[in-house]
Amino acid sequence: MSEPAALPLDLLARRLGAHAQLDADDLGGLCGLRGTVRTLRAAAYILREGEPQRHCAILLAGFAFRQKLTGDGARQIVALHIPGDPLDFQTLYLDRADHNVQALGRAEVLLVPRTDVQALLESRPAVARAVVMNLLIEASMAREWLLNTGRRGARARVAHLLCEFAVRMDAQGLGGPDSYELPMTQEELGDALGLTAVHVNRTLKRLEVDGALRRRGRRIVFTDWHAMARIGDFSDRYLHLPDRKAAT
Amino acid sequence: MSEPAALPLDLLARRLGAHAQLDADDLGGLCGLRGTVRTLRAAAYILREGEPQRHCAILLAGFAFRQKLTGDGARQIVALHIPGDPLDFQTLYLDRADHNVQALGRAEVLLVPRTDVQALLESRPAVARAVVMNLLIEASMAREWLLNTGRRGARARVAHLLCEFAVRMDAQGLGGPDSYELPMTQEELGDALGLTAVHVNRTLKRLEVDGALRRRGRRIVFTDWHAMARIGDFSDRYLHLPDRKAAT
DNA sequence: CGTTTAATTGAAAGCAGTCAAACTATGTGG
DNA sequence: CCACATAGTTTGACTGCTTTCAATTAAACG
Repeated sequence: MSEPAALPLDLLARRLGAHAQLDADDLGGLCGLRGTVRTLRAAAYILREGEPQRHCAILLAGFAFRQKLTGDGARQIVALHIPGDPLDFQTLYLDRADHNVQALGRAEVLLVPRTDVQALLESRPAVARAVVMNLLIEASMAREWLLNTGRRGARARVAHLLCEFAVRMDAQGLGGPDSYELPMTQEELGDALGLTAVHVNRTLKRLEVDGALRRRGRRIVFTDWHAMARIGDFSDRYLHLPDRKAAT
Repeated sequence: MSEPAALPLDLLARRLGAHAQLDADDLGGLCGLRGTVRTLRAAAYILREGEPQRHCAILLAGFAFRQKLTGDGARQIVALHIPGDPLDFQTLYLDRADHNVQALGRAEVLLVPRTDVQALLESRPAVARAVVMNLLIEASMAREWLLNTGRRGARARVAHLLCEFAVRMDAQGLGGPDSYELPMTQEELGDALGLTAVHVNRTLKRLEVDGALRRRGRRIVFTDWHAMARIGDFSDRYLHLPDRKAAT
C-alpha cells in the first residue's frame, strides 16, 4: 500500500478514459500532472465541509469515502472511492465543499495545484469533457445509492454494495470480481448503508449461512455471483462501464 | 399552470445565473433557445431509463421528479424539479439515461434540440460552466437527500423535505417561504423519503398537532419556520444559494 | 503480551410497514 | 347539477425489521 505507484496517474487516465475518447496528448497531459504525494493515516480528512481547497486530490492508493453528518452526529457515507478516482474536481467549480472526504484506512493521494488542473482542462477540451462525464457517473451512482438506502431491505442493501464494489474494482483492474478485501469496518459499512453495525453483522452472517458468499476476516469471496446480484437487485447499468461483459 | 410563460426561459436563466457570472450575451443565448413547448399530463415520462434523447427538456411550469425502480417495483424518487430547472442536460454527455424523469402533476416543458444546446455551450463557455455548476449542485442535493433518507427519522425527513422545497421555491421567486402548495401526493412524498404513504400521513399529522405547520388540503403553511428547520435538521448550505439571507 | 479496536451474539424495545376499512376530494358523464 | 367513479387521505390494529443496549469473543497494533 505504501510503495510509490510506478505510474501513479495511469489509474486516473484509466478512469477518465473509460467514458470519453482521449487521444495521446490528452493522456500525456493527464499523466504529466505534477503534485505532492501525501500518505494519509486512517480517517484523515482530505476535504472538509465549508472549506475551500487549493489542491485537487487524486487517490493513488488505498480508499476514501464521502460523508455527511446530521446535527446529532449520525454519519452517512454517500460515496466510496477507489484508486484512480479524482476526489475533488468538484471544488474546481464550487468554492466551498458541501461535504467531507476522508481516507478509508491508510491511503495515498496526489495533491495537484488547482491552477494546473484548470490549465489542463482549458487546453484539452476532451479532458474537460471526461471530467464532466466522471461527475455524471458519480451522480448516477449516488442515485442508485439512494434507491438502495430508501427502498431495499438490509439484505439487498448489503449485497448490492458488495456487488458494486466488486464490479468497480474489477473495472479499474484492481482485482477479480470473485474475491476482494473489503476496506472498511462494519461500522463504516453501516454508515454507508443507513444501517447499524450490528445489523450489518447479522446480515453478512446470514448471507454467508445462505451460501451467497464466504468471509475470511474482511475478505469477501463470492461463491455465487449470480445469487448475490439477485439478492442485491444489482445491475451494473448505472455505472456506465465501457461495455464488454455486462456483469449481471 | 397552463398560461404560456411570458418569458419562458427567464427562469432557466435565473437558475443558471444564480451560481455563475453570465453576461448579457450569455443570457441572450440562453433565452434565445428555441424549441417546442409541450404540455404534459400527470406522470408523463420526460426521460426513460435506457433511452437516448434527442432533445433537452427544460421545465417551464409545473413540477417534475427523477425516479428509479427496484427489481420488485418499489419506487424511489431521487430528485424534485421546479420551474426553470433543466431536466436532462446530463444526456448531453451520457448517451443513455440511467433513471427516469416524470412530470409531477401536469407540467409544461420546452424541448430544445440537443444540437442547439451543444452549440450554445461551445460558443459560450460561461454558460457551459454554469451548466456544470448546476450539475454539481444537484449532486450536492442528492448527497443531502441520501443523508436524509439514511440517517434521519421519519419526522425529520418529512420536515427536511418541506424545508428544502420552501427554500428552493423561494430562491426561484416562486412563492414565499411561509406557505406553498405541495405538488405531490403523500404516496409520492413517501417514495421521495423512503417511507410509506401511511407513515407520511401520520408524520404530517403529528407535525401539525405539534404546531410546526398547518395544512389546508395540500397547502403547507409554516407556522414556525425555525421549529421546522430544527425538527428537519435543515440548513440551506448544501443548496449553494447565491447568498443574501441564510435561511437557517 | 497487553491494550485497543472490531466483530459477534443475545434479549428487548420501537419505529415504520402492512393490511384493511372508512372517509374525502376530485373528476366525469348523463 | 347530480350521481357515480376514481384517486387520495385518514385512521386503527397488528406485525416485523431494525435498533438499542449489553456482554463476549476475536483481531489488530504497538
